[in-house]
Formats: sequence, structure tokens, C-alpha cells
Amino acid sequence: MLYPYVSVDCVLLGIDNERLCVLLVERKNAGAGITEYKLPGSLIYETEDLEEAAHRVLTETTGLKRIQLKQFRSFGSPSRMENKDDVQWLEKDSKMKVGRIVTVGYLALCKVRKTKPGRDYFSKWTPVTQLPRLPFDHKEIIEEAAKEIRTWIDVEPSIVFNYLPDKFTALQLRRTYEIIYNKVLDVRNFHKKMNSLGYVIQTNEMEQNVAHRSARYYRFDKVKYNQLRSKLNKS
Amino acid sequence: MLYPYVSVDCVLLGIDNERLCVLLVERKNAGAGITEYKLPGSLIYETEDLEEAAHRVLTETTGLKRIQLKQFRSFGSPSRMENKDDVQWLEKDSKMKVGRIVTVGYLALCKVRKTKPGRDYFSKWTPVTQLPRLPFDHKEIIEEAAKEIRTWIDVEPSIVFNYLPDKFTALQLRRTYEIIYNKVLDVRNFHKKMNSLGYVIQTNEMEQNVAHRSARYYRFDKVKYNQLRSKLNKS
DNA sequence: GCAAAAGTGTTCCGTGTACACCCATGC
DNA sequence: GCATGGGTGTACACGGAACACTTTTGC
Repeated sequence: MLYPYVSVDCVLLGIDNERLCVLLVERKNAGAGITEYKLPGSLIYETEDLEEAAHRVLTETTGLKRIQLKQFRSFGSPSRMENKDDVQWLEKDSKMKVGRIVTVGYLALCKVRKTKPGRDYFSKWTPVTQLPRLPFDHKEIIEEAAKEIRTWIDVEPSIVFNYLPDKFTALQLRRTYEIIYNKVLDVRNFHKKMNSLGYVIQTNEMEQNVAHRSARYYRFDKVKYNQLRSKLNKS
Repeated sequence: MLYPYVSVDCVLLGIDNERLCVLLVERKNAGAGITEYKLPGSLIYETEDLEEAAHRVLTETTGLKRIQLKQFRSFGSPSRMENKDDVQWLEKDSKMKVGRIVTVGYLALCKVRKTKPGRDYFSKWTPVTQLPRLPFDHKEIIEEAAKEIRTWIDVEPSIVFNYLPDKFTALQLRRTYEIIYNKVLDVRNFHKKMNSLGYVIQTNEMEQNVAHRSARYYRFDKVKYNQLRSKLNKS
């Protein structure tokens, strides 16, 4: 029996240039001068929890810590190892004979600007609509993740607010939703909704030096959010 | 490096005596005459997809085939192997030295009456509120599954209709929902809702020989269901 | 003054929820 | 005739969706 290995792959999503992007890292040791990319991921260490491994990968590739990660699905079809080149690369990279890998997919929403990869990684934020050729079933994993993040946010809207800066404008919030859900939202309805939530609080600060009427800043009230959340669970 | 093994565990849910139950199988080789139970599960075979493995386990323990299975989460904390007795039993049972197991959880809704375990298994439908001591983190897995099935049904109501017989009464349908969601539903609102779905069709058949006014049978129209479903996806 | 984005209210519709009584049948 | 479950309709509250104009600011 060839033992399967277990890995985690992280689909780190972010918004760059008004587009939903995913962080891809360069495949080291890629032959023949062609730059190839893949999802950041790693085999799990011997005494490591799955989520721990995912956090490790997150930190190694972005420098970020304490970001909320969500496990969304595991991928284990034997056919994911079909491509000989991918397997060859993997065995070279890991210095192990690899029969098969079952990978656990994790998902996060990250601030593109704040990511500083460690020096071992060259990485690139890539629009999910313009993915290059990717190894294994990484394309499928990304597609699953892009769907999953919506239902995740529906359940746990705090994800979006942790993604935004502490003070944000209504436009920033709206754009974020529009990009993630890939549809335009009505301005007035959006304001009404935002104000009805109870945990998005007006501040007295306004934008400065903009070439148009200045926008108000809002902030996310974590305490109220949690209160409202626990009330909901009880009913 | 100790290679992790990968297994699948199936949380097969069903309704028995008006209670939500889970299928537990007897741990073979349990020492000292005490009967112990666990979730049906198995290490994955070398060339087997995860879902294939889950279907194999389903068939081995219930005789059922072609039931919809849903992968809902993977469990891989090293602490799941903390209990020495569990590991000892596992190594005896699998005849392998086991360092660590990452397990992928699958979920299904099964007709309790139709299950006929193979002769290698003694199994028991057990109310999820009255679980015995279980090995590893099987209790946690069951709790996750019991939550997950609700959101699954919200997205894919056909699960419930595949669970019910071809012809069913409004009461049967309502009770099924009441037990799975663990709350009582208003009779009139339920009828209204059921009739508005468009894929639950009245038949002309009525219950026979009941000690009260006889109930109408309904049926599930798969074709209409799929039509309505694909319309919804487009909007 | 003009470009660019901010901000604001009303109407309509569909869905969820609360609620009580008469009907058919077997014993 | 009585016990048992079957079946039906109305009224209200709420949230989502459509829709257009005035305001502020920098240049």
C-alpha cells in the first residue's frame, strides 16, 4: 500500500484593481525557464493540525497572521495526480516519492496591499478570471473557493469588515460586495441595508481632499456584531 | 516523517421512532465483552476517490447504493489520536502501525427501514441525542453533520424527497422537516409552502384504512424540480 | 460651470408568520 | 359520539427591489 500524503492548499482571495484575485506562488525549480504558478500549499507536518498548517502557509506566503481561514472542501481524486510533469515537479521539490496526495482546501479574504511574502516565495495576485495553466486540480479548487466565499460571508459578514480598513466609506463597502458577488448593487438600497444592520456605525470623520463631495467614514462595531449574532442563534 | 493515513467516515442519518438517528457500527475485536460503537468508516484504497470510498462504506454497512452523499468537512487534529485504546484497537483492526489519521466526513440521509447491513457488520440506529461513548472525535463529527444537513437540505431539497417513499402524505413530509430541523411547523403554512413549490404534486390517491379522515398522497416531480432549479441559478 | 461621487425616500411585491375551525373516518 | 388526524384562509410585518434628483467639492 502506497500511503497517501495530506496537504493543505490555501485559496487567498483579495481585491486588486477592482477585480477578485487569488494569490499564486511561483513553482520553484520549474524547468526550462518558464515561470509556472500554483496555489500556496504544503504537506502537513507530523504533529500539526490541518488549520495550523493552513496558517503556516498563509504566513509564509503573505506575512499575514491571525486572518480567519475557512476549510471548505477536500480534494482526493486519484486523477488529480494524472499529469506526470506535476508529479515530477512535486517529487523534486519535496524530495520524496509521492504516490498520491489528498489536499484540504482553505479559504481566506486578504488585503492585497498588506501582503509581504517571505523571501522564499515569489507570488502574484491574479484575477480569478485570468488564471494561467495551473498544476493538479488547482483551477477547480479556486473555482470552488470563489463560490464558497459568498456563502461564507452570508453567514459571517465580519469577514468583509476585517478585510476593510478600520474606517471605510460606504462606497468601499459596496464595491467590495459588488466584486465578490459579481453584481452591481443599488446605492440607495445598499445604504438602507447598511444602516439597518446595527453594527456599522457612522463616524464624524469625512474624506479629505477629494475632487467631489466628501464621503463619511463608517466603522465596524465588533461588540454589537457579536451581540446581534448571538441573539440570532437563539431564535 | 510518519505518513498520515486518510480515511472517510460516514454520518448516515435517518429517522426512527420520530427521532433523528445516526447509524453506528460495532467495533469488532472490542475487548472484555463490552460492546462499543463507532461511525462506519474506512481507510481509502490506493486508487480510490474519496467519494468512492464513502460509497463503499455506505454499501458495506447498509446495503444501500446510489444515495446522495455530501462531503462536509475533514478532521485532522493530531489530538484525535489521543486516546490510546482507540489507537490500539485501530492498529489491531487494520493490522497496520498507525501514526495519524486525517478523516474526511461524509453525510447522507437514509431510510432506516431499507438498510440491511452486510454480514460483517452489526449496526444500530442511535438517536443523536443519546450517543454512547465513541472513539476518536466521532461525536464532534456527528454534531457537525447534524448541523450541516439542514443547510444542505435548504440548498438541495430533493434530499428529503429521495428519503421519502414515492407517494407520501403532507404529514410525513412535515414530520420529516420537523425532526431534522428540531422545531414544530405550522400546519397551514406548511401546506401553503408545499403547494407553492411547484414540484410537489397532488395525486388522486388517498390513504386507506385509517381511523380518521384519509390523507392525500403527494409525489415529487423530479423534472419540474430540475427545471425550477436551473431557472433559479440563472437569475 | 462642470465633472464626479455623495447622499437621500417611497412604493410595490413576495414571503414568512400567527392564528381557529369544520371535515371525514373507524371504532 | 368520540377520538384522531386532515384540510383550509386571512391579516399583518418585514425585507428586497425598483427608481431620480439634489448636494458638495475641486478644478
